[in-house]
Amino acid sequence: MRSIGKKIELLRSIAHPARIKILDELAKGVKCVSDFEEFLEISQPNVSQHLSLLRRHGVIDFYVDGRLKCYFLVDPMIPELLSVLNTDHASELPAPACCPVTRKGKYPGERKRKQKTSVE
Amino acid sequence: MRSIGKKIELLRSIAHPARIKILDELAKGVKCVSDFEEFLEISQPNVSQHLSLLRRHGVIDFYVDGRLKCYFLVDPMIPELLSVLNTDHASELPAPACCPVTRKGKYPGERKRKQKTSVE
DNA sequence: TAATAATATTTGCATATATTAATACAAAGG
DNA sequence: CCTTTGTATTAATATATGCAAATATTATTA
Repeated sequence: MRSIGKKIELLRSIAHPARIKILDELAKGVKCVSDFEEFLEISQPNVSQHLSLLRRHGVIDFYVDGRLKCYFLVDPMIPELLSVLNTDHASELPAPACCPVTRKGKYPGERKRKQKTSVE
Repeated sequence: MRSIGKKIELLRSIAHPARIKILDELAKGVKCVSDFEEFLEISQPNVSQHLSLLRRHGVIDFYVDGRLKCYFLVDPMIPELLSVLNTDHASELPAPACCPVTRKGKYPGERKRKQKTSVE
């Protein structure tokens, strides 16, 4: 399995509005730099910076085609992650039924669930 | 579907070694603060900070049980994301077969794929 | 070979995030 | 009440990230 460090590296690569849009596009197919420049509304150097970050982190790569650099996905986790992120989830997870506190022994006996007191 | 902003918020919440460990644990069941203190090797205040961040971002919540606060997952995307992250993916995605450049018209004619020249 | 097109790199600054230490608070239990 | 236990908040500082502007690089076309 991928190390914690690698997972964090991947997540941080994705966790940016420009980059997640880039990846959503690349999930559909190869694109070159100026393609992104058009539909993201950021400068060319900035597009390049994001692409180069994604490449440094092993998420994407490119091949050269004349003057163009054609970027594509290489990390097989990306399409799956994007697909989860793009899924509609109906509702919150159910709250835990009881109170399975793990610090055994210290606070024994019955513990009924109390009000979910706000702490703001 | 969740907005870009919300996706980024979620990803950034997850993208930290302590927090992803916290979430991996919570995916197994309810835990209180001092449970984390043990198996993460960070101070109690730091654990609290991470938990409170996750709560602010709507990823987890807690109920009070005597002296303890029992934390649990609320965002239904989390278990799925963790499961993808914890999956072994055999290999890289296949490189694109040809060169489907989208900037039509500007560079017409045949474009053969060139060497994937390293740019380090 | 000069000009242009496409992309990349560097630098500096602003903002955001992380870590640590000190302190505060709140609920139980005596 | 007074103490202990469990958790939270604040403040100070360090580190990382993001962006814009200027400049560089590389391949193609004239």
